[in-house]
Amino acid sequence: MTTTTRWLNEREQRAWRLFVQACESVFAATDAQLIRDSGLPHGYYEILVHLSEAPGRALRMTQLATASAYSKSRLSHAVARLEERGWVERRDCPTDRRGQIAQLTDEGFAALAAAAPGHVEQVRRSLIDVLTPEQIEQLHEISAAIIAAGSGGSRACDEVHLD
Amino acid sequence: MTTTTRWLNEREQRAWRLFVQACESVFAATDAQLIRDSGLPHGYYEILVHLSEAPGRALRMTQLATASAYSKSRLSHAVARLEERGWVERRDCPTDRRGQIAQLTDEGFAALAAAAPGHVEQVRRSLIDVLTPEQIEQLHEISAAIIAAGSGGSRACDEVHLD
DNA sequence: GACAGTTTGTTGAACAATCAACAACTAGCA
DNA sequence: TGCTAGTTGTTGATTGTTCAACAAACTGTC
Repeated sequence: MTTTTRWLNEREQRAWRLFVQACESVFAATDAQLIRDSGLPHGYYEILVHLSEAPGRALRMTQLATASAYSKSRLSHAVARLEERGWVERRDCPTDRRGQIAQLTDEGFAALAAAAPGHVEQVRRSLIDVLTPEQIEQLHEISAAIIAAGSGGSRACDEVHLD
Repeated sequence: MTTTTRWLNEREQRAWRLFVQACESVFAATDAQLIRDSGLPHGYYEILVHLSEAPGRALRMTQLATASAYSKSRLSHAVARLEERGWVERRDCPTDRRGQIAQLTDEGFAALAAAAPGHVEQVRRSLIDVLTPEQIEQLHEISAAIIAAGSGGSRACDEVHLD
């Protein structure tokens, strides 16, 4: 069981810590702005965004869950909340009797439209306007590399034997 | 009141969405690894890390809250959970009768020591080993710029070790 | 000492996320 | 038809976070 852990060197550790801190900073700011200005938690905002971009402003639950990176359960609870507020409505799916279709209401669209400008401004303040165009390009490629690694290598843990 | 919103152009929007997705990917993977391997939510891991590095493996609640970027309430609930698991103990502060001191137990230290190598490995898989040394340097500077921009209106920074 | 103001930490309620279990339905196949 | 397997979406329980309210203790001033 004498496993040699490849600890992070100083440069790596600093990058990791700063990255974590930067993410916290950005998301704390954007979440706070959304809640403050429109009572929308960030995840709910994304749900409304995806609905607003769908044809007919409606999506089946599973599609919406995939688009928003939500579990079915989480989405079900979330849509229940949004329905209580009158921003989303559930309908039966005509082609599959198991299916439910989430439809953005006019009120929901209005809430989204009201929230969007402030959200974009906050994203600018927290991230975009803080970086040079070159850095934005770098961040784009770094993010793509991270995502590519995450989608393929998530099960690698099981194959790692430490000895 | 009708100021024209500076919407994101296509390049900026792609960078923002990819960044969000990359962060979700990294933190979902590291959180999942911690919970799977040691039952530790990420925030709790950080609490134990800070305690482990404090003199006597003990800190007053307020200091611990500051170090972990936790609110007092959140920390109070969290320490209550950790106490139930036997990883932390509360003591009265000898110099201030309002005070409570959170002390890491031997079991808590053992749990932390068991969790650390897997955590580091996951950070490598999700982030460090995915990027070139040059990209790590870029990410470092990007993160620093983000933090510098955000620190104007946000809270004090924390120190993270044992990553 | 008395007293106003602040700090410390806890509590309970409300909200959010996760997980396992479940019913309802569809699809494939004999 | 009848059977098995997989999909869809919901529910309830558990855990974690936030918020407002609170009691206890400290500080500084008179």
